[in-house]
Amino acid sequence: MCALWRGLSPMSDPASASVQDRLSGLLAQAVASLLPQGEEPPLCVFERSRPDFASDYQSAVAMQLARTLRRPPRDIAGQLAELLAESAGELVEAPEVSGPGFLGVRVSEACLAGELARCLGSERLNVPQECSGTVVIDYSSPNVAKRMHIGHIRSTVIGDALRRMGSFLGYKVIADNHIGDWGTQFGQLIYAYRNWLDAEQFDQDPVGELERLYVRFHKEADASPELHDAAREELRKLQAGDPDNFALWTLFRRSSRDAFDSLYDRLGVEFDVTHGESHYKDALGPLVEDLLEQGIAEHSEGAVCVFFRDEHGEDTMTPFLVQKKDGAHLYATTDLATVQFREKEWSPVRMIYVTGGPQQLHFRQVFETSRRMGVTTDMVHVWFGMMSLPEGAFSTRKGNVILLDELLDEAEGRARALQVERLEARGETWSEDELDRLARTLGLGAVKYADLSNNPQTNVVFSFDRMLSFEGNTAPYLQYTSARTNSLARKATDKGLPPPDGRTFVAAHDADRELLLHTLDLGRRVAQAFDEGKPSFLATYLHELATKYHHWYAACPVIQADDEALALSRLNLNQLARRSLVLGLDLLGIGVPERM
RNA sequence: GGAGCCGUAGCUCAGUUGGAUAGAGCGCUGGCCUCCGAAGCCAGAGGUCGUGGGUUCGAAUCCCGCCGGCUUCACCA
Repeated sequence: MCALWRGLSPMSDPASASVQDRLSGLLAQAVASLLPQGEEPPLCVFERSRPDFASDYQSAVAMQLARTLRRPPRDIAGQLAELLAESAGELVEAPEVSGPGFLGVRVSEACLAGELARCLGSERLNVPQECSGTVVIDYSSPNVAKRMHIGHIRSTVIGDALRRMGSFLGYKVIADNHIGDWGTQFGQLIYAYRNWLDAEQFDQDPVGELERLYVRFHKEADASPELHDAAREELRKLQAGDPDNFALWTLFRRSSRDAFDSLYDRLGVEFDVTHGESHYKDALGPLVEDLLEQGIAEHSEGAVCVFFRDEHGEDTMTPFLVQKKDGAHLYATTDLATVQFREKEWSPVRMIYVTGGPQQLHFRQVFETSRRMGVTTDMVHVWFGMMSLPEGAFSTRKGNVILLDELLDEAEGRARALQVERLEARGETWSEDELDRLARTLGLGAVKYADLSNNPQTNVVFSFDRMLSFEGNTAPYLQYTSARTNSLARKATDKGLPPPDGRTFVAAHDADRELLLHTLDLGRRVAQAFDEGKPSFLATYLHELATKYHHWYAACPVIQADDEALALSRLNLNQLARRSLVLGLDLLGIGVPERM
């Protein structure tokens, strides 16, 4: 995998590399010249300095070299400063040494102007597109015949953001919705459908009715356990290819897919393929035989199992069951067959699974078993804590769920009410149509951002207020910021200022420099967010950007700027901030309104 | 009991190759709309980074012990 955020990649064309990467490269050359032949240099990078230091970028490399060179770090830093003054003279003002041996540089105004021009001149704001290879991302993966509730949102939203970031960085991404469309519950559903169907209900809301049948089955089976035998028989017939049962299964699957699709549509979430578990049903038997033949799995207590043992024969991990005593296959078997299929079909460089934390053991087992099967692909489990209600865990069977549609309705309702209130205060009126569109953008953004802005691997108790906040570090705050940039640009045009020229930059105020420098970091942060499987890194970046924008806005007059060059520079910065926000939010799957 | 994850401000959480004075949001105190949009900005209070050791020039970050919480431990997915 390429890790652009760690610095200059070997493929980079130095001319298109960021200042930060170019400076790091020059630093590496300087360091190499100080080291004796054959000595391995430490990683030489410049990082952003804290905002209250005079330098823009700093490096701690001199301190790391002190031991090998047996010299005081400040001496080394001083020498590096001289070398950099030579090699990087056009990029930076005189490098300086501070503290225990930090080497700091301040980027020259000419160089900053060049960076601004390169950024604004690039459709993709200079975010590198150097990654290649296929990445498979497995997310959302709801079960057929159940309505999607808020427990599904995290996987869906995080996975979709990873899909967007990955393809923007240049990967060929295959988003695979691994829906639960095969297994025990279908015997139960078929039995329940034949006995208790409310045809009218099914017509109106097929998935709701299927869910009701599923719940009823479990309630009835509690009283009459023999129902499980009847359901098993239906399942057996289905798996043996019985045409009637197969037709019912197809019906359940189709109606669920339709319901999922309309919800994904509402969410703005996409997939490239939806190979459910059923896609692998014929591969399971041969797979188990394969595992046995290769000695990866063995018979144990009538079942087939993969063991993980150390050299003393002690278990290092819980055994992994791939076939039950009765010959039936499991989630584990399907997941291994899925890995095999994806390898053969797509030869990916990485497979990413986005699921809840309780499945950590399962995926460690899947990954380890896959490795024994010869799979060398990088496999990553991106996990998150589970959501629950104040009264306990969600349970479809008990009926205590909050549906995703309800959450979105509530979000849009709140956004709309807030907007109406604000419009009244401003004495404006909007068309119903525009209000609706805004409510959708803000409501959906708030919901998504709540799950993207932090990565709590601890569990969360759901509350509407928690999830639908519109103040502080939220999507509406970022959307508001973007609307504000539009407003400023409109106002400038109205006042007869020239449009941004895409190249003028005047470092009149620290806030001018700070805003520009921050936007230059977008590419690195996107790459890092994708690589670590943490969209929250990008969300944090965007929140910093919005905060810096507001700070700049308060400190730096644009329309009333002292001269035309400065006004132009600030209109450029305004545009850069807007485009960065819009792009970053889009990579998270969040849209922006023109005004709000 | 084994394994995994977590413990940071009153609350919810950021903090990733170990770097200077640990950050944000909510809440709290005070200020800012005749001035480019107050879903905003500025200032302030609030911290033994669970705890004890270790490694290091330097530790919230790495290693070990302990305390507390969550998850999981073969025939569900």
